[in-house]
Amino acid sequence: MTSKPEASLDKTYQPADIEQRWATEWENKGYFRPSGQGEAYSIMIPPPNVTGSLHMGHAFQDSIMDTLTRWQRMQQKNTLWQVGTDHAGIATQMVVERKLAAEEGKTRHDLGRDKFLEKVWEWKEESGGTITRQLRRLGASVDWDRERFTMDEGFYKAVQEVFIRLYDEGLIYRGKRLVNWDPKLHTAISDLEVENKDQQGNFWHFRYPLADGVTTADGKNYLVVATTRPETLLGDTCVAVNPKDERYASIIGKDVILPLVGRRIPVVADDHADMEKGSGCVKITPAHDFNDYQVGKRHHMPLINVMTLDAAIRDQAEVFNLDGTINEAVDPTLPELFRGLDRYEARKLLVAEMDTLGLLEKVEAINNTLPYGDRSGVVIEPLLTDQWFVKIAPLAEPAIKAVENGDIQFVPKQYENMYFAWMRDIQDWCISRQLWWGHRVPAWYDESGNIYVAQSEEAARRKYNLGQDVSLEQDSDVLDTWFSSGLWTFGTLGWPEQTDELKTFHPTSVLVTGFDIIFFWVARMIMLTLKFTDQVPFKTVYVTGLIRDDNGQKMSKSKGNVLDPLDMIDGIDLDSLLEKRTSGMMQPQLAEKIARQTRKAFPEGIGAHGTDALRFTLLAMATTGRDINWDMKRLEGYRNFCNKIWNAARYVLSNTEGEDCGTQNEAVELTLADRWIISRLQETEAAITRHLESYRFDLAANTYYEFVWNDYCDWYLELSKPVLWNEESSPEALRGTRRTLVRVLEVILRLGHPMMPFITEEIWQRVKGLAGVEGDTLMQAQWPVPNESRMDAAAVSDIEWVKGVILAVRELRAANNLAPGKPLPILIHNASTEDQQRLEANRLFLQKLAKLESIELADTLPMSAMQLVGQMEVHLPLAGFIDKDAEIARLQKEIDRLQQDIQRTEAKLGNEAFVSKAPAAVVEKEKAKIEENRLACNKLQEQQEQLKAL
RNA sequence: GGGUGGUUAGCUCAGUUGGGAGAGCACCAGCCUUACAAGCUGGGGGUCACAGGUUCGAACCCUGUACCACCCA
Repeated sequence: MTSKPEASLDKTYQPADIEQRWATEWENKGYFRPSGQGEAYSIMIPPPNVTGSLHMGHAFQDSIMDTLTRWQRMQQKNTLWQVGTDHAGIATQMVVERKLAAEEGKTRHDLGRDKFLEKVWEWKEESGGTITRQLRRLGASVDWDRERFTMDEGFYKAVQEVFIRLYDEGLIYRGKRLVNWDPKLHTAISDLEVENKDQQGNFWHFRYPLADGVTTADGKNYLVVATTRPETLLGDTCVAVNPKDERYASIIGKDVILPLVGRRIPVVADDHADMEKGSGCVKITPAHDFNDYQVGKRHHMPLINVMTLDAAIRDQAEVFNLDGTINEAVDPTLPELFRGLDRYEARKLLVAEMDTLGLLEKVEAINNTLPYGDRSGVVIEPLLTDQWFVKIAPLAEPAIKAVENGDIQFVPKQYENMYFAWMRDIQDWCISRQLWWGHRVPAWYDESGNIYVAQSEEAARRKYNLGQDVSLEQDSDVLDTWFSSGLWTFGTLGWPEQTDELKTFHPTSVLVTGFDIIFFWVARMIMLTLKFTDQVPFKTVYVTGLIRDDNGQKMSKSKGNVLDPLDMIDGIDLDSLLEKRTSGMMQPQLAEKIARQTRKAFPEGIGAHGTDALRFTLLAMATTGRDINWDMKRLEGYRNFCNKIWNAARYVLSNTEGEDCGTQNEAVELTLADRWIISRLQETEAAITRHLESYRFDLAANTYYEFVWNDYCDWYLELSKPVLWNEESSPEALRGTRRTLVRVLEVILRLGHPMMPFITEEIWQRVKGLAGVEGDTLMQAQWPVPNESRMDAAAVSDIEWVKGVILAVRELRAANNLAPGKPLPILIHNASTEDQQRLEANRLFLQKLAKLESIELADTLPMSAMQLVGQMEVHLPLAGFIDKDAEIARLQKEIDRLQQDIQRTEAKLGNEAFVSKAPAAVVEKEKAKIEENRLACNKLQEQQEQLKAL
C-alpha cells in the first residue's frame, strides 16, 4: 500500500488521519531495518513486561529512543533499534494466578507445573500484543523483524550458558542463607524488590534472667533486652552487649536463661550492641535478622529457624551450623503454645506470656522501618533457605572500572555517584526464585543431593560421567528475571555464537532508562556483559526522571491518577476514563474518590492530541536529572504547534504548487528576508544538532519551536507575502522567494522528523518535489548540516531593523487604539544614512507588514506620537485621532524605564573598581549603552514636552 | 542519621566558562487582517527560598539554614 498524498492538505490538522497510515507503510517497506551501511548505531529497548501495557514513562523513554534512532538513521548510520519484551517472572505469574482463581477457582498447584505454564504461555500469546501495538502507535521505528522475548529458545540458551560458566568458575554457588522471603508469594526476592516503609511500632523490653545466680553491676539478676520482634525470641542464640559498656563487663561470657524456651544462651561482647539504645543489651537471632546473622557468625552461634515458609511458628525449630549442616547440639523443641501460630498472633501471645511471667518490663512506642515485598505488599521475613547466589565482588570490580575510566558514561553525570555508592557495598546476588514462570535453573540433583550443572539432564550425565542408574531431578526453582535481562544487549544478538550482528551492533550506543532501575538492571548488565563479552553493554546511559501527575504525585492505579499515553493521542470521553480508572482495583473502596477527582480534573474527558504532539511534549519537558510533572496544557500547546506547522505548510503549498520554484537552479533574486531566514536556518540546524548530541531534548525542542513559530511563521511567511502578491515582482524574485519558502520548509521537516515523525513525513511527501529533493521517505533523508557560507550577519541586522520599525508602528497603533487594519501615514525623522538606505530597500515590507498608507522622511514634523528605533524617530502624525493624554503617559513610562537603566549604569561606571577591574569590553558596552539611553531619553522628553504644550 | 536533586512570573519549567531576568500556558485589552480563532496584535506580572561569604559585579561560585522530593541505613 502506498500513501497517496491528497492534492492539498486539509484545512485543519487531523493527526488520526495520517499517523497510522504512515506507521504501517514505514514498517511494510522495511525502513526500520538496519541499512547495512555506514557506522553502526544501536539501542536495545529496555524490555517491558510482555503482559503489561505502556505507561507514560515508557512513552517518554520510547520517544527519546526513537528520536535518537531516527536522527542517527538520517545521518546515514547503520541503525538498529531492537525491540523485545521481558517475561517478568513474579508479575506475570501473579496475573495468571489471579486470573485462574477468578475464572476457574483454582490455584496453580491444582493444575500442576506443566499445565500452569501452558496457561501462562496462552496468556502471553493473548496479551503480549498489547505492548507492541502501543509501540507502533507511538511511531517507534524498531526493527520488528528482530523482536525478542526473554523466554525465547535462543535467549534461554544464552541464559543457561551464562549460568553454567559462572557455576563452573565458582562464581555461582548454592547455599543456606538468609534471604528476603515473601511469605505470601512463597519466594525469595532480592534486596531491590523490598520497599522499606516507615511506621509506628513498639519496642518491647523483656527481662532475660541470668543463670547461675550471676547479677549485674547494679545488682539485678536479669538483663533487659529490647526488641521490635518478640516472636523471634524463640530463635535467640545469645545476648550481645557492647565491649566498651562497663555496666555489663562482668557478665560477658556468662549465660542467661531464654524465657519460655528455657535454653541457656551466652552473653557476648559485640560492637553491634548500641550502648545508647534501650538497655544496651540486644538479643541475637541469627536465623531471623540480617544484622544478627553477622553477629552470630562472629561468635560462632548456631542458626535456629523457628518459622515456616508461611511465616508461622514451626512445630520444632530447625537448627543449623553456619556452614549449613544440621546442628544436633541444640534442642529444637519449641513451646507448644506457639506452634502453628502466624507470626503476629505469636507475637501477641508471646508478649502476654512474658507479661504474665513478670518479664515484660515496658513497652515503648517508636518509629521504625519495615520491609515490604513490592509485589505482594506483605512484610518480608528474613528466612534461612537454600538459594542460588552469584558471587558479586569479582564481577563488580571491572564494572566499577568501566564507569570510572569513562568506557561507560552516565547522562546526567551525577548518577555515576549513585552507581558507585551501590556497587561499593554490593552483596552477593540471590538469583533463585521459587516460581514456576521463568528460566529454570539448569541444575540437577542425585539422591544424595549432589549438584550437577549443565544444559540438560543428558548433558549433565555426559559432563559428570553419570550412568543411567543415577536418578537425577532438576532444581525446581527459576532464575531471577534480572539475571536474564542482564544479558539483554548481547544475548539478543545471538551470543554465544559470534554472529555478524553481535560484531556489528555490540557494544550498543546508548541505554535509555529510568533512574529507579540503575541497580536492578543497569549495574547487572554491566557486570554480566563485561564478564562474557569483554565489552561494555553500552557506551552511554541516559537516565530519565519519572513522569508524575500535575501535582507531582507518582502515577499509580491506587491513586487513580494514571494517564494512558494512548488516551493523550486518541482522546477519551469521561465515562470511558472513569471506567478505566476505577475498574479492576485492588482497593475498590477508593473508586468513589478517584471518580470524583477524575471528574474534576477532566470534566470533558481528554481531547485527541496526536502522537507527534505527545512525543514533542515529552521531549520538550525532558530536562536532565529531574522528574517531570505532567501538564495537559503543555500537550495542548504543542498540539497547537503541530497545527501551526500544518497551516504554514498549507500556505507554502498554495503559493508554490504549480509555480516555478527554481528546482533546476534557475537564476533567482533573494530578498533580504530570504537571506535572513536562510541564515537563521543554519544557526538552527547547528543548535539542534548540538542539543541532540548532548541529550538536551528540551533545548532541541525549544530551539525548533522558536525557529518555526517565531522566525519562519511569524516573520518570514509574512515577509514573503509582499513579494508573492506584488504584480511588479520580477520572475527572479518570485522564484527566489518560492524556492526559499519551500526549501526552508523542507529542512524544517527534516529537522523535526526525529521528534515528530508523522506530521513531518506527511507534509514532506508533498513538499519534496517542489524543493527538488528526491527520496521515498523522510526517514531516510539526510540530516541537515549547516553551511557557514549561508550565514549572513548583515541580513540578520537589517531584518532586526525592519522588525524594529514594524513593532514601533504596531505599538503606536495599539497605544492609540487605532484599528489594526487602518492604513497609517508615517514620518521618519533623524534617520542616519544607514537608516535611510534600509528604509528605501525595505519600503515594501514596511508598508505591508505595518499596514502603512505612506512612509516619508521629514525634517519638520507636525504634532505626533513618536517611537524610537535606535536613534531614529518613527512619528505618527496626530491628525485628530490620537489620544494625547494616553500618548503622554506612554512616553512617561518609556522615559521612566530608560532613566532607571541610566541610573543603574551611571552607578556602575561611577564605581572606580568596576572601571579598573572589569574587562574593557564590558566597560565599553556599558558606556555605549548609557550614551544611547541618554539620547533616547532626551528625545522622548522633548516629544513629551511638545505634546504637553499643546 | 547519611547521601543526591530541587526551590526563578499565578502554573509547568529554561537560564551552558559570573557582566542587560526568559519561554509556554494562564491573565488583561483589541482583532474572524485571503496559512492558522488550535490564530493574530499589544500589555501587565518576578527581593531568582532565606542568611552570610568570595568578587568591581552573583539566579549562577563557597558556607550555613529552611522546606520539598527521592535513595540508603
